[in-house]
Amino acid sequence: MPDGTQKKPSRIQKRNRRVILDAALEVFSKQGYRGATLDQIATEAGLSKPNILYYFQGKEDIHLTLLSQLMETWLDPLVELDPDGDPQTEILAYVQRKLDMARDLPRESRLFAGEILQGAPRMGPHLESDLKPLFDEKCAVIAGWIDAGKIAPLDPHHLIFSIWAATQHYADFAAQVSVLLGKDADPHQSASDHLSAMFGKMLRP
Amino acid sequence: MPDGTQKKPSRIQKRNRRVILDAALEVFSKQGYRGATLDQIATEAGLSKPNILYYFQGKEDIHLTLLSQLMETWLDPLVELDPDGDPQTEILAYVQRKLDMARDLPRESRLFAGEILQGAPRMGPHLESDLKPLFDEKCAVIAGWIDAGKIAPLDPHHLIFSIWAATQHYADFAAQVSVLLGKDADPHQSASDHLSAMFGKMLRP
DNA sequence: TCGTGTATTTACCAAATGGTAAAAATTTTA
DNA sequence: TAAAATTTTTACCATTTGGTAAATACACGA
Repeated sequence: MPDGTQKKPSRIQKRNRRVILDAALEVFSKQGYRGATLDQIATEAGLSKPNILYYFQGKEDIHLTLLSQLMETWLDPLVELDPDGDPQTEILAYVQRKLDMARDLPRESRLFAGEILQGAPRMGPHLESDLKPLFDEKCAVIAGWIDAGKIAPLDPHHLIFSIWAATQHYADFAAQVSVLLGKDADPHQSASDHLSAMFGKMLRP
Repeated sequence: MPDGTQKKPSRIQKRNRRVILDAALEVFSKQGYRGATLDQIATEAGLSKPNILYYFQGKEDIHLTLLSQLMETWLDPLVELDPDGDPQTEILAYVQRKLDMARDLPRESRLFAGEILQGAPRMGPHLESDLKPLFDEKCAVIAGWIDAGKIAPLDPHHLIFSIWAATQHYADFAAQVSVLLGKDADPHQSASDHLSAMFGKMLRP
C-alpha cells in the first residue's frame, strides 16, 4: 500500500496517480462531488475501482488532492501581478491570463466553481490560508496605484471580483454561452477584445 | 393521486406543493442535484418521503418544476429593459436589478448556476426556447443604441455576459466573497457602488 | 530464474437512496 | 353522519455506491 509517509513512489505509482487525478478532474468537474462516482472515475482512468482505492484513501482523498493541486495553478496569474509594472498594463495582462485559463483549463475552473458554489465545504481552509493573504496583498498594491493617481479610483476588492467573474464566466457558464452565441462559435477572441476595451476604459484615471 | 391533467388542486395540494418546492430549492441550491436527497427535502419540508412522492412524480420532477418556475423570475429583469428609455439609465438599472436579485434570491441564483455548470442537462431546451430569443432581442436593442451613438461601442453579447457574471458572482461565489471581505461584511452597497461606477464609465460614448 | 515486494483483480458487503404498495387516517361531499 | 375521495403513514424493495479482504498476477533486483 503506497503510504503517504513512505519513500519514493515508483514509476507506476506516479503514472497511475496522475491518470487517476486526470480522470477524476474530468468526472468531478462535469458531475460535481456527489454526482461523480468511483466507477465513473475508474472507467475514465481505465482502471478498476479497487485499484483506484489502492492509490487513494477514498473518494474524498482524490477530491481533496485535486483541490490542493488546483489552488496553486489558480493563484498563479494573480501572483504574477507586478507591483512595479505599469498599472494599466499589469491589470489588463492579468485579465488576459485569467481569460486564457478559462479557455485552457475549463475543467479546473468548473471544479473550483462547483466547490465554492456549495459553500466551499472542503476548501474553506485553503481559501483562508492561501487565497486571502494573496488577495489582501494585491488589493493593497492596487490601492497604492489608485492613491498615486495611476488608475481610476475603484474599490480594489470589487475590481478583482469583477475580473474573476467576467473571465471565469466563459468556462463556468460555457453551456449557456454556447447556446446564446451558437454552438460552434469560439468566443475567446471576441471576449478578449471586449474585456480589454471594458477594463481598459474603466481603469483610465 | 394529483394528476397534472386533472381539475383544480385543493388547498392542501397547493400549500404542500409550495412547501415542497421551497424545501427543494433550499436543498438543491446547497447540494446540487445529485447531492440532494429526497430524505433531506422531506425533512426540510416537514413531510415524509412517500408523502412528497404523492405530490411529485420523483426527484427529477421536483427539480424540473423548480427550474421551469425559476426561468420566469430569472428573465424578468432583462424583459424590463426598455428600448425607449435612456440607454445609460436602462442598462444601469438592469445591473441594479440583477444585483438585487443576487442578494434577495441567492438560492435561485445558485440553483441556476449549478445547472449551467454541469452543462444544463435538464435546462438546455429552456435556454433555447426562452432565454435565447429574449437575449437576441435585447442584444439588438443595445446594438441600436450603439449605432445611434448613445453608448460606447461594446459587443452587446459580451456586455450582457459581463453584467450577468459581475452581479451573480455575489450570490454564486458568496462563500469566497465572505472569506475575502470578512464573514460579517455585507458587500451589497459597496458592490452596487462599484458596478455603477464601472458600467457607468464603460458605457459613456 | 527465483523470490520478494508491488500491483491488480475477484468477490463481496453495508449503508444510502429513489421509489412503491397498501393500509390507515383524514377531509370532503352527498 | 355515512360514504367517497383525498392525504399520510408504515413497511418494504431494488439499485447504486463507497469501500474491503483476500487471492492472483506482475515487475524487478539478486
